[in-house]
Amino acid sequence: MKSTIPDIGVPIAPPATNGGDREAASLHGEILLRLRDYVVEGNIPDGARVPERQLCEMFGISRTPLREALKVLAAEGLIELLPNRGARIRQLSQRDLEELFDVMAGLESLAGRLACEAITDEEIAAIEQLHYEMYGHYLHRDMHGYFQANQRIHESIVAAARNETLKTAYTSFAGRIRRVRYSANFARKRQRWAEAMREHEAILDALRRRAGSELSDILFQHLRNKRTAAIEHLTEPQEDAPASP
Amino acid sequence: MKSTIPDIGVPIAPPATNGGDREAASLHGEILLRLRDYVVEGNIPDGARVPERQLCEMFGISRTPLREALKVLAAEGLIELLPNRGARIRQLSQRDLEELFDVMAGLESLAGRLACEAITDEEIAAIEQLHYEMYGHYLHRDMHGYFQANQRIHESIVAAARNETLKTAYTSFAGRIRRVRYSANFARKRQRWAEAMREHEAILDALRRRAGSELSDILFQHLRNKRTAAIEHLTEPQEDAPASP
DNA sequence: ATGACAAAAAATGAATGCAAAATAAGCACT
DNA sequence: AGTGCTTATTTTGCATTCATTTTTTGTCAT
Repeated sequence: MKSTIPDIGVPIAPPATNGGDREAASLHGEILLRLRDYVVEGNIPDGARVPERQLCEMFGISRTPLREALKVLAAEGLIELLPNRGARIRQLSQRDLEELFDVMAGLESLAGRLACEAITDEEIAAIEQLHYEMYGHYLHRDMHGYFQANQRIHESIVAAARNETLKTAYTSFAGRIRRVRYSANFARKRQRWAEAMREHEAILDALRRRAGSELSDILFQHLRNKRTAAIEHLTEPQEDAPASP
Repeated sequence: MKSTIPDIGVPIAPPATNGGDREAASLHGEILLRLRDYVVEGNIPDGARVPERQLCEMFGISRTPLREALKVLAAEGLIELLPNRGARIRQLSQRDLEELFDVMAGLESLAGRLACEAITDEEIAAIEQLHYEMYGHYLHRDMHGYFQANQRIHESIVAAARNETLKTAYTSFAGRIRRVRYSANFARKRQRWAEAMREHEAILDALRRRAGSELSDILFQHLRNKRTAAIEHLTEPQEDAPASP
């Protein structure tokens, strides 16, 4: 019986650029970074089988370091390792996505709370800057610009929490849902978009007042609403966002 | 130059009991489970070097599956892999601990919020049961019993959140601080102990009312206070808890 | 004795080899 | 032609081997 799950094409990884060589002293370390990026960026279709042999040829290495990297990616939840049957890109069920969104919401909520304890006026000013930039994109119905500014605001809050452990976890979970995250934002209906802007006003306000507990609540609810939009988007066909106001 | 960091003794892992054989189809999988447990349980001193050769002999396997397990444990933050210099039990700085406690606080805070959405009356009743049990241990100054009941209450809340992703993350982070967690509880001064009991009253109350946002706040603050106690314990010598009332 | 240097021993990182399992191919049969 | 079985090929899991790097040990000089 032929599996309906597609296999990947031939060259999956960029040659050997090693973009900004981050922390790759060892071979398995570099492979880990490259393979993780490639998977997170969604270059391999969901559920696709990723045979060791093929990957080895792609990266030009032997199976040992590759297998080590695969084990780590599996532990991170990006791929699945079926006994004696190789690696597959992990396919997230709707429930998985709901859970991931909620955990992300919890982490950002925590980040907001912690940020209020440590954030500087300068950092708040920078976030205000991003906020108004984002508002501009909103007015111009520039989804891409809006999305990027939005992303940077949330990252700034996480950074202001001054907690590397939190940041690492946040990044890891974000990687898992990265594919849908983008489309989730695009899926926003105008109504929801306006709502999101209002929520961001409240976020900024609470942050200015360093109201940790309040900000925590607002952020959770904000992410919760995002989750709802994303799930709806994946379930039913969504209304297209207009290209211009 | 001889390192001051101690090496581990000889036999580190239980023969091959495979307690309740959880998910070990493959050899590296079983090694991963056994080694993780052993490390989490604190059987190897902090910062101790864990040479591959020795571990291989202990488990009676070759280096390949062991190295795969080590990579995963390193990704989980339990050990460190120094390039060309082997594996060590990761030594947590005070800052690391603070960060970990805060992340745990965030996760439990999230768990409380989610639990309020889904928890059944029966589950609440079970937690009440544990609560009174814990109160009994408190009255009898039974630290060990108190600690266990306390642990189970927090686990019950996480379970009631109905989020496997959250639960997995929670368990993983809990593993990292497990050594200190125990002594942190023992380190409680009587004043703090009474305070913790009052906080637990509030937790139960909010849970009964399904007041998610409120419970989220209380849980965060509760864990924050725990963190303070734990850090103090590690910094300065602590007052001993009396053995009997 | 103490310190520096050099050689030996051991440990790590990665590649290769081999047995078992899974997948695919071939073939008879209805 | 389609289905069920047998055989061949591929793939995976683990052990073993090889090349470097690190660590230890031993020797000599100060």
